[in-house]
Amino acid sequence: MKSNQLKEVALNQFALHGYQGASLASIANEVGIKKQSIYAHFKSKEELFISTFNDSLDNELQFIKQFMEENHSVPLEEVLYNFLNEYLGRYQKDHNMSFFMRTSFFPPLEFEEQIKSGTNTFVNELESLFLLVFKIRKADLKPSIAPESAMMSFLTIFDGLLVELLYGFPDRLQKRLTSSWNIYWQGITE
Amino acid sequence: MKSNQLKEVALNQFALHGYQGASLASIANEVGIKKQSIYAHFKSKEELFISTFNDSLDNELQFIKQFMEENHSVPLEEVLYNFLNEYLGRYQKDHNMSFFMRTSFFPPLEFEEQIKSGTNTFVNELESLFLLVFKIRKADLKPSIAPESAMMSFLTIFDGLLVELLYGFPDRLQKRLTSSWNIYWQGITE
DNA sequence: GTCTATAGAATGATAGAC
DNA sequence: GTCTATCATTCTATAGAC
Repeated sequence: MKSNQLKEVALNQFALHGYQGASLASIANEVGIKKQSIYAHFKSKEELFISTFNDSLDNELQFIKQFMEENHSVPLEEVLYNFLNEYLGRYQKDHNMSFFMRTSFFPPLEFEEQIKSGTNTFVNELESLFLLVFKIRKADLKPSIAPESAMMSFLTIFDGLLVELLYGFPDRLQKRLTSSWNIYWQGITE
Repeated sequence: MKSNQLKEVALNQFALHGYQGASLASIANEVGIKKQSIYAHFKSKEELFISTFNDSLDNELQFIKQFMEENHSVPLEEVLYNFLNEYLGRYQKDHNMSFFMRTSFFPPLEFEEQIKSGTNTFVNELESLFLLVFKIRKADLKPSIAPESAMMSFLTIFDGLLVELLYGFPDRLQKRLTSSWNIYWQGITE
């Protein structure tokens, strides 16, 4: 379907140039059609953008849910460390994370409410999934560490590594991952 | 000076709408002049943007350097916790952080090299200042925690809190700050 | 240093033929 | 569903009067 192809190309260009920076002409060009033909699939640039964002959100949600299913019975240390590694590893493969972060961090003001709502869906899902992870494995935590606290702290580190990912220095990212993980794990267990 | 006023307004609009999303007409309008008059101060939109970014970088550097001077002889726990609180508190006061983050995280591709270089100056300065903080107070750390590791982990949490700041939910930010700090401190000391 | 006038290109979008 | 033709608007930028 061509509308999927359009959304795929739009995702890339919005990720690279932002909403205002990406033009319909350029998107159409990459797909191999004229910009006017886009209107046979989407009634406006806004609709294309929102539709792309919704797909992107689904994509992110689908990843974390599938990850949780696959790591259902894995020890705490592995679940957490695998998550960081696998999530960060996705960044290179396609532009979905990049687009989602850009849009969530700095939404075009016209769509602020809609985007914030989508971002919240994602963050809430992340929080409740990891809260469950920590609750189930509560025995591994120090008695003084509440599951909610362990979850919040973990997701803060996760976000911090995303920022480092954007800066684009793999060596520094690796150091931050190793150090953060090491200290975090000592903080919640030993 | 009008050019400073222009940069101030440009900073705000670039922070809110991004480089492509902010127009010279809108900036000039907020200053109270015609868009053509901007060219008496800056030879292009690019120059206005770069000049604004350089000011913004100076501003961020100046803050961290001044903070370090003021917290020169403060105990480790206070230096770190104060830094998080004071830095995060700046976000509401003006748009400098917002502009700097937006530009550093997602630079317009035309200026990618220049922006990355500026961002690196900032990150390197942050890293070396905090490395010193930890080295001087090495006695407070567990023997197994290297100062560099403590610094990297701390800055990851810092970045993670910046992301939460962008999402704009103060309650959640507070929970993340408290949990992260608590676990981090246990990880490096107890 | 600010203005008017204007250029030239690009933008998102519509109408209608095929 | 894609095309050509076209529109109205906006954009950055320049020239020249005051």
